Parts: sequence; C-alpha cells; structure tokens
Amino acid sequence: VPTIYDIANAVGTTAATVSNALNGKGKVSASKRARIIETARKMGYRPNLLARSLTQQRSHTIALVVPHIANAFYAEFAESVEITAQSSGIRTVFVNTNEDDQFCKILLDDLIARRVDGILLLPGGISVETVQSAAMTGTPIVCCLWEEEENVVTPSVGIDFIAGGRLVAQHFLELGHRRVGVVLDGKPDEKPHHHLRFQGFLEAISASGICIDPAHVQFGDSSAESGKKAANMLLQGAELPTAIFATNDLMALGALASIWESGRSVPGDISVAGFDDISLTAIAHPSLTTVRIDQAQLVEAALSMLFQLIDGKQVEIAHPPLIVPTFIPRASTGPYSITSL
Amino acid sequence: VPTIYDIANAVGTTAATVSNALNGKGKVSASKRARIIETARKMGYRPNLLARSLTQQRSHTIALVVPHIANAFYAEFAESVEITAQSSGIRTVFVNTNEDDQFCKILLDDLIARRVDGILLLPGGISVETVQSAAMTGTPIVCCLWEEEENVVTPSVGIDFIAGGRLVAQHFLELGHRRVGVVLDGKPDEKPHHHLRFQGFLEAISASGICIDPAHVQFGDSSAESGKKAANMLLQGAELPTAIFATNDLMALGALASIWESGRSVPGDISVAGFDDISLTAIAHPSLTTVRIDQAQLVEAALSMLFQLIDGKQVEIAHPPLIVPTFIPRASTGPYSITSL
DNA sequence: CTGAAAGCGCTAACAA
DNA sequence: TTGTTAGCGCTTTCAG
Repeated sequence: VPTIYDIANAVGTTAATVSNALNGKGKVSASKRARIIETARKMGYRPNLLARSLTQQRSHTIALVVPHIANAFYAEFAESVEITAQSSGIRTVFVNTNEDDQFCKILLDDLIARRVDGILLLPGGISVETVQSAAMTGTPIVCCLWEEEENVVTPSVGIDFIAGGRLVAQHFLELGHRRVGVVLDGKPDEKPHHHLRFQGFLEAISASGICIDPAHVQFGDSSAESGKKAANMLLQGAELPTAIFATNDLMALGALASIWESGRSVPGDISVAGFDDISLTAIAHPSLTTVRIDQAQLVEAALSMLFQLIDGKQVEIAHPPLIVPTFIPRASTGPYSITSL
Repeated sequence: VPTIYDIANAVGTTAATVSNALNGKGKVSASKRARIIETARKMGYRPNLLARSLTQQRSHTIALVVPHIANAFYAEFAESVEITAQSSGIRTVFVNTNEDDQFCKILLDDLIARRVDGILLLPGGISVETVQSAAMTGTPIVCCLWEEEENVVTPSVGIDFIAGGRLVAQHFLELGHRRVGVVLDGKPDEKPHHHLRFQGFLEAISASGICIDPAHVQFGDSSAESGKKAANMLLQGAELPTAIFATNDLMALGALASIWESGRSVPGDISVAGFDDISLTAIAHPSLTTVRIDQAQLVEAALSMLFQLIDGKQVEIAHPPLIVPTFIPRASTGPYSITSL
C-alpha cells in the first residue's frame, strides 16, 4: 500500500506537500496538485486513517452501543443514527453488548482505546459503574432512553416514559376496561427494565380505583417470543384481562399471536396496546395501538448533545431533556365488551 | 489522557518497559511490572489503539457491511458474526449501506482507510465495481449470501438458494397446489434480488407442467410492509393463488397479515411459505413454513474464510462453498382444498 | 508556494 | 532485565 512518501517520491516533492495537495489545505500550485492527485490515483493510494486520527486526535467516528441489534427497535434507531451522523460527516459504528455488562465494559474500553470521538449508549444490562468508568476517561458519552434514574452520571436524553404509560392506561379506562393485564420487560422481584412505562400505567390505573391482579402481570425480555409466552400465561387464568398493555411493540406482536392462537379475537375479546411504534407494526393484525417514540427527534437531540460534548461544551446533566411521546390509537384496542371471557 | 511515557516517568523507567509490562511481553521483573500496572491503573491509563494498530499494521477488527440493519435477517446475522468473531478475539463493527452503492463505496473506502483487518460483505444494492475497487486494495473481503453470480470477484460463501426454492415448490406440489403465487424481492423488468430462490422455485413448478400467472408474481423489497402490499395485489385478481411463496420471511409475515385482513384464513384458504427462518417467525400465526438458512454454519464458514485471508492464505474463488438449506414445514401451509377461492 | 522537522502513542529489534 | 533507537503514516508549524 503506497503512502504519501511514495507519492512524494514519484512526483519529486515532499510528503507535506502531498498531504496539503490531497487535503486541499495550504497553498499548492495547481499544476503540482494535479500531478499529485493523478499519481495518487494511479498508484491506488489510500490514506491511512489510523495515522491521521493519531495526529489529529480526532477519528470523526462515533459509536452507537445497543444491547441487542436484532431487536427491531434498536435496529431502527441505529439506522436513524447512522443517517443523521452521516449528514454531519461523522461515521457511525454499531456495537452490540448482548446485555452483558462484562462484555459491555470491554467494548467501551475498546471504543475509547480506539479513540472514537463520542459514544451513544442505549440501556440494557449495563451497570452504572461501567458507564461511570467509561465516562471518567473524558470520552464524551450520551445515554439515551435510560429508564433507570441512576443514569445521571452522564448527559442524557430520553422520553417521558411515565407519560407514555399513562396514555395507555387512560385509553384503556376510556374504553371501559377494568381487568387489565401487563406484559412487562423485567424479571419478577427485580425492578423491571420498563419500570417507568409500567409506573405511569399503574398510577393512572390505580388512580381510578382499579387494582391489577398480580397474576395479570407477566414478564418478558422485549422479544416477540417472550411477549408471546407471557401472553400465554395471561390467558391461563380463570378471569382473563380484557386489555393488555405490552411495554414494547415486539412483545405486543407476540401477544397478538398468542391471543389468536388461543382462538380469541383482538380487539373483540381482548384489546392489546404496545409501545415504541416500530415499523413492524405494519404487519400486526389488527393494526397495533401504541405509543410512538419519535425516533428522528430523539436521535436529533441525542446527537446534537453528543456533538456539543465533542466540541468541548458543557452539557447539563441534572435535568435531561425529555421528549414527549404521542399516543397512536389503532385497531387493536376497542371498547370493553360483555362477551369478553 | 496519560500515555506510556507518563507512566514511565512516574515509575522511573522507559516507555518500552512499560509497554512490555502492560502487554506481558518481554522480560520485566515482577516487582517493576507490578509497580507499572499499579500506576497505570491509578493514572487511568488507556492504551491508544490507533497508535498500536499503526505500528502493528493490524487492527484486530473486522467490519460487517449490511444493506439494512433494520431488516431482522441482517440484524440476526450481525449478532451471530459479533459473537463468533469475539470468541476469536476480533472486534466487529457493523455498518449500514442503505442499499446505496455510492454510500457503500464511501463506506468501504473508509473501512479500508481505517485499516480494518477484513470485511464481510452482504449483498444489497452494491455494484460489482464497488466491490472490485475495494478488493483491489488487498484488504481481505468475503462476500456472503450473494445471489448474483457476478460476485466471483472475491472469495465468497453462500447457500444453495436454488435448492431452497425447489424445496418450497416441491412442498406446494405435494400438497396439491396448482395455482401458486410469489412475493419476490425485486423490481419488474429487472433481475430480481432473490432470483435464485425464484429460479429454483420456478424450475420445479414448471417441471410439473404448471404455469405461473404473471399477475401472480408481485414484487417487494424484503420488508414486511412490502410483503403485505404485494400480497394485497395478489388478492385482487379473479383467480387467487392457493399457495404463496414469499422469498423471505419478513415478506411472508406481511403476506399473512394481508390475507387475514382480507378475511381469508391460512392455510385454509391460502398457504404461505417464507425463506430464512428468522426468529420473528415465532410471532407468525399460524407458524410459518419456511426454508432455514443455518446462520451459525454460514457465519462460521464466512469468518473462517475471512480469517484465512487475513492470515495471508489463498482462498479459492471459483467454486464458493454452498451451504444446503433445510425445509421447515410448519402450520402456514396445508393441502389444496376445494374451498380455496 | 515548498520543504524540513517535529510529533501523535505505541511497538519491536537491538544493545547495554 | 532494561533502555535506546527507529519507525508506523500522517499532519502541522515554521522557515526558506
């Protein structure tokens, strides 16, 4: 692989001039520049970004860390980040933690060692210590969509999950449902991952004097499959819920499948609502009522925050901006009907 | 950010020794090593991988290039690559081309400029020239799952798509279907992206003397949404197909939704089969008959080929290994019944 | 306008 | 065992 020195030799000049010519910096006579560019092309020259980044102390690359790229929500988020960053001339690399805190630590260390300019960190099995130790290196980190308030160790941006949960509850209540079930990302006896969505939902439901049967809260891991399993559990009992809130769309899709397979209908027998508004809702039958997270707006906010940090500006940590989600009523929810089992 | 020089100063030694101590190379007295490691920790030392990669001429990183990370198939593939590579001590970064050849070219140049050790390239809107110009730099590139035979410019590994398509056709024929439809990734009047799957299917169907009504071939772009639209078209005509082959699972899921919405049932009225066996088939109702691509095996083969190239070994280009897909009959296909519309 | 020189942080011989 | 030296490929002053 030829270097600028090789080009310099070929043209009969020096590396500095080649560098200037190739980057359009400094003053290089038009004729010399032309010759340099031409021979660079002819020799198949490829700049070495490692070297450039080393001197410039800037890699023009950010990393997006997600727990599970196979989850449609994160994948869509990733595409959105890629596109937005690209338009600012920044490259994006995606890495996947598999929800493994150990691995995430290694990954973050690695990204920092590679001197990415900044990191966008989505939650999922990452401990606060891991984030903290990464943040201490001075590499700009923005946490996005964290649902645990301990996230305040770095600048962050999120959405108002509580409001989102509340919107679903209000919708259910307006439709006359009184026996509601939840498919929740989390584990029994632990703080659920989606605890804010749940909290908002629960508060609004409770406020109207309704209790949720503990058996009507089943747990999943945000995957469609887990949602289906959880919904299966929900359909076991004697008194079935007449409306189910799944804390993300993927689980809601699983719940739909489960309900259809049990021979019941949606929303005739049971209403279902999700959260996120991923594009896969396109294949839901019936179309899925959900809470929409405005990805574009979110990504925009997160990246502009990250870029600010990269530019050395301070960003307020204490009160992260919260984007307000919007409720999207569709066909999977309907009024409580007496025929519901 | 401290460097090994800072550590060397603090400990009262030299950079080389610090490097040796930190990397467990060379001979460093136990006591000195301990002191070095300790102060490195205390000073919050982070190695600079840019510098290391620059000297070593090796970044220990490979890149996976996919057209559309939001497509579940690619996302699952990506996770699989990440895990497999990780177990060999190799970092993986994902990048997304958005099926844009121009952008892909930029991306490949960038990865090469960053001196990734190798590139795994999945097809999708990438021109042969782009691949070729990237391959000429000498950066090891393995193409995986290309369905266009012009791909022979680099070593590659794929699956036997033709056999896969044939399996679906045979299944349909055994079930007695004679009016079959296809939801195909591609555009009218162009060679379809999934043309091998289609070819295998078509050959087997034709061999039994059956013709496919041109109106019974509709096009999509591999997304669930497009599958739904295409299926909608298929349901317009007077004579409906009694079985539909969607050339990937996502489109098959879309087709399912479309059929249910039209008030018909699967497989009672219409059978549906997909291709890939992505995990989202878990939410299909009924469970989706499909052709399984053994991701683990495929990724294994692709990576071992890539690693070989990285180690400087030659790899045969002419006859890429073809992994044989397996047919997975499930509940979305059933015998032709007279009641079918 | 052009070139010489220094340096980014680290590693890899080779001497001491 | 330790230190010296010389790069890796590129950018960036700063003289000429």
